[in-house]
Amino acid sequence: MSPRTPAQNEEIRLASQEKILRAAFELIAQNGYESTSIAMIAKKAGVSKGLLYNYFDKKEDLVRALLEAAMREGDVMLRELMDDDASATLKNIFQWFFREMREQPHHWRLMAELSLKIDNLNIVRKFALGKLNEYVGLMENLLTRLGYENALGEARLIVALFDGIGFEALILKKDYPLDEMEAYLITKYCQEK
Amino acid sequence: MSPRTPAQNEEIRLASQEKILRAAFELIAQNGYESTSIAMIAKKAGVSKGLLYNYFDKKEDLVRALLEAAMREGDVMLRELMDDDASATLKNIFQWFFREMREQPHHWRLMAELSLKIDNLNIVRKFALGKLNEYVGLMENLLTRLGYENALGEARLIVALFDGIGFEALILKKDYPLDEMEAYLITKYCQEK
Amino acid sequence: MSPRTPAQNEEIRLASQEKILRAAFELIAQNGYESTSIAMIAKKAGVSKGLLYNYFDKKEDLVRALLEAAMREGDVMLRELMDDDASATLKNIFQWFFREMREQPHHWRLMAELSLKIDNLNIVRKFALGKLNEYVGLMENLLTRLGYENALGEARLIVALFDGIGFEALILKKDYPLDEMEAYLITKYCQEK
Amino acid sequence: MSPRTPAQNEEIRLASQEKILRAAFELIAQNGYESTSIAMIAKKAGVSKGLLYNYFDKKEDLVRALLEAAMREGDVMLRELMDDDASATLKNIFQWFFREMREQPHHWRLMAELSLKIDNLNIVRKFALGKLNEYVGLMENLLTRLGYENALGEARLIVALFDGIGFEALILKKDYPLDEMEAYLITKYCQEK
DNA sequence: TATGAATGAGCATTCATTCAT
DNA sequence: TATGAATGAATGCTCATTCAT
Repeated sequence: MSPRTPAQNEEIRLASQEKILRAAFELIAQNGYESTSIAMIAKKAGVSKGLLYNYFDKKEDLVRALLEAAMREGDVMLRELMDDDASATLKNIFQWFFREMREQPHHWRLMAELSLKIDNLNIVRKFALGKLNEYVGLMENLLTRLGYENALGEARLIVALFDGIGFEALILKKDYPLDEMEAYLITKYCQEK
Repeated sequence: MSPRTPAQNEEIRLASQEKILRAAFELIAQNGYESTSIAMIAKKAGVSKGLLYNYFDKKEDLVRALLEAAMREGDVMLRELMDDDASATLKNIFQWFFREMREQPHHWRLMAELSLKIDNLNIVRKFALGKLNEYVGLMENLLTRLGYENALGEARLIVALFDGIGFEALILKKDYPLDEMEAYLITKYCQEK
Repeated sequence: MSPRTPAQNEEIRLASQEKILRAAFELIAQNGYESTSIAMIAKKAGVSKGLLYNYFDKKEDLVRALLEAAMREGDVMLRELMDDDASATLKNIFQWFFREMREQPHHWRLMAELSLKIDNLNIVRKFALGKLNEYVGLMENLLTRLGYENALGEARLIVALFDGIGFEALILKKDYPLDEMEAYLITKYCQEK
Repeated sequence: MSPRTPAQNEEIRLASQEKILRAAFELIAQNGYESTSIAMIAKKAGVSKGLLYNYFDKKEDLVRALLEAAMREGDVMLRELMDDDASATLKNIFQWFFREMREQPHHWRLMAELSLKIDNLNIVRKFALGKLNEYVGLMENLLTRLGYENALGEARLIVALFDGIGFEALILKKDYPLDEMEAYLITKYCQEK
């Protein structure tokens, strides 16, 4: 009889958003942004198309929310990989990256897909620029502590390497030699001396 | 008035296809696959939509032809960069790559866009796999001659680096430090005493 | 906590309806019927969409209530303009009409908009017919007292004139010569020797 | 085998546009702009929704074309009503107007409907302003020749009268005394000694 | 070989209306 | 009485594709 309390509503809202975001993530990661229709997302989420627009004003907003969530997760991960020892941290990062490539190739697919849409989806650009600089900075710090002369150059190289490997693995899938690359990189960067 | 000879017809066919492919290339490279309509391509090519469907059964087929042509061009380029001196060849390749990134960023955009798009099509995967192996092989040969111990690993690394730099430069555009990267890579790989 | 008395409930009901009608009036007068959503009305009225449907079963019902209220207001106005002197009354009416056109053009917009909208609904037609006859009758009475021969014809003419001026002023807004028209009509109808 | 000639295509195009415009006119005149969907128009015209967009880029463009056609027709009519004798011309105009109101009430409905949309459909405004001034000018000329002192004022009055009668007749339909109004106006304006 | 009129499924988005609470 | 989450049909519009000529 009496209306739902604000707290109850908030809970319901969060649950619905969660369902929608999860469905959107999987579909966009699998098929790309343009090939994923609002109808598909709603269907997979088990809600009506209309409800989706209760939470996200435009299709683009869905992507923004997706990106934000993905980046937040990435940050948490990265922080957990930190170690007092620079070499150990670097190794953790390499291992984490290759594990991700194996277990969650979707994540990378989403990022790549959206990145290409930058010209059309303006939100994406800001995210990408900030994140890239953040990763390069972090890597530079590690390499400096490891005694690299041109730590910035090598940091940029490694970050680009991640992107390149991600891209190639995305396309070649099982044909890409993830194991060999991982071993080679760890040997090269973490076994100094 | 008089019927065309088979030879003339063939010539016409090739010319039409050429026009269509060039138009498609420019439009897709600039705006992406989904944002480029068949109508736009036909208009830019100066042919009718109907004619376009005479040569390519589906929009996807056009894309496949585009990819093949682009990769063929890449081969021709690569062969021209060869030099008896391994170090000089490597430098040529680096310089060519960075020049391309500066002058024809669209090319890379097209390759990335299309690769993601038809990543399900096995033809593309096999194509990409072959190309990647070819590039890695070539690079491995160069690095072996330059005395690298694990030439294969380093070759894979460099090829992935190309992809990664291409990807990042595509996103960051003017914000990406192409010059610094080029200098750093040449110093690192081509100045070995 | 304690249950509301029936009288209190009735009071609350009336207050809510009043809020809703006022909000609907302003929004529809400004933006038109189709461009005004139930959500907008509920928001402006400070009530929930659900409550709105407690009082009005359909959007159309809201409109009907609006029309009735507007016409009731018109009646009250008209009565206040009456004067023992027919010429003075006529002048009052002209002046009131032009003042309304200047200060509340939205009112007219609403009436015109809604009249066209539900022109199929017989209720509205009967309503409008009654009103028109009432106005014509009143005007005929005035003109008879002023000595017009065909008072009925001239009364119909003047009432149609009001509608026509209202319509044109609605469209031309600042471009419509309200002042000249007012002066001309008063001179023509109220300065008779 | 050989493609259609440009002339053939033009003919086909004109026929299709004609069908679409006719359907749009009838539906919009009957139900109003917002209540007439593109789908309804296409269905009534017997063409696909897609084809409609081959000829009109937006729904608004359809209205523009409709207005233009209606106004062109109106102009032709008016010119035919002209007579060397001002009084005869005026009578012709009155008679034509009332005949139209009886036989083609849709025309008026369309104009009224669209006029109210002026704020949203910008095209309409220009048309309305120009046309109104044109009609007032024409009427002023006639009345001047008939010896009216304030011909401009009376011209404005008559034009507004047309609009007012049109509006009221639109709503009251058969209940509006078109015959009496016609007789009264002709007596009043055209029987001057 | 070549044209472009025509199709229709599909898309993002809106909104009146319902209903569990 | 009151809420707002949820629905789903409808809308304007796009576009790959077909086909008569």
